[in-house]
Amino acid sequence: MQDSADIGMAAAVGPCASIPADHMDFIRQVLDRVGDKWSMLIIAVLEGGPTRYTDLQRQIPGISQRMLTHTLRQLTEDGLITRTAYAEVPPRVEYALAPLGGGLNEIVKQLIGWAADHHDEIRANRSRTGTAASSSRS
Amino acid sequence: MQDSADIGMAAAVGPCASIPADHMDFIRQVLDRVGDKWSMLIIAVLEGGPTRYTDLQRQIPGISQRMLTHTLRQLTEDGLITRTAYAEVPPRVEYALAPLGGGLNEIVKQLIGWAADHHDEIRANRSRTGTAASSSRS
DNA sequence: CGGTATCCATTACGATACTG
DNA sequence: CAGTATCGTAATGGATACCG
Repeated sequence: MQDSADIGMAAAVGPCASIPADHMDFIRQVLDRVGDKWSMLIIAVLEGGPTRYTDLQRQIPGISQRMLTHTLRQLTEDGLITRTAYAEVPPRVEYALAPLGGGLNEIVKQLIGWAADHHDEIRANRSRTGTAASSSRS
Repeated sequence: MQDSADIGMAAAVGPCASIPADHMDFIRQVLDRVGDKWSMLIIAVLEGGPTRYTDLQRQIPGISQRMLTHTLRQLTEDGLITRTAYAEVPPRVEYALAPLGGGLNEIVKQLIGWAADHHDEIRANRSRTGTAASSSRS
């Protein structure tokens, strides 16, 4: 670290590296949809095949009907998943991954894999710094 | 609530895929940290090399000091990024990707690539369904 | 420069109750 | 079964002002 301290130039390392600013917008769009509390979880569960409403609710502990319905609708509107209602009694509705969501699922799987691989490491760091877990929504 | 009468075996999915439920917890932990409004963006920017506070602020349009500081601290506490303060005048602080964050960055890059690739498709779907409730923040 | 502190609006989310 | 409606709370996130 004996490098000369040319503060001005040093910071300008990103001639083209960083994000093109015009990308910022839709990156945020996608992150906003996918990065919410439940979307990725739903997508991950849907990987197991078409699933119906109540099964989703059972497989995702802690989700409320409100959020399940809401997130499901968002994902459907974005074309990430499909909704199929069978006009029978009792009513049956199945949700499945659309092709678009299937592609995203690959990435979600990796993220989940990463999470599984490093969550204890993160927790260790978090407790070392004495982080008050601010993400405690009960 | 016992589902004595199974309406259809077909719905009894879970071939093998769905999430092991014990994973659910830390998946949410990670998603909660990474899935917020700015974390991934910061990580993505940091890929371009060590960056200091004000540069981060300039490269991420729309972020407020409050959120930049807050998110930076969260990421630092989780060990995803490092913070280096140089005791000189004027004060200089540089943030950089930690090894842990570097691994995550690979996934973030893929997510950004996916977003770049499909955002117009998503937008098309979204308008087709007449989605009103969009993320109109900021 | 690199933050912190305070105030404030919006919103996400959960609980509960009700419907087709 | 698969939602919808309404409410209250808590978290998110921005603006502004101040500090080391």
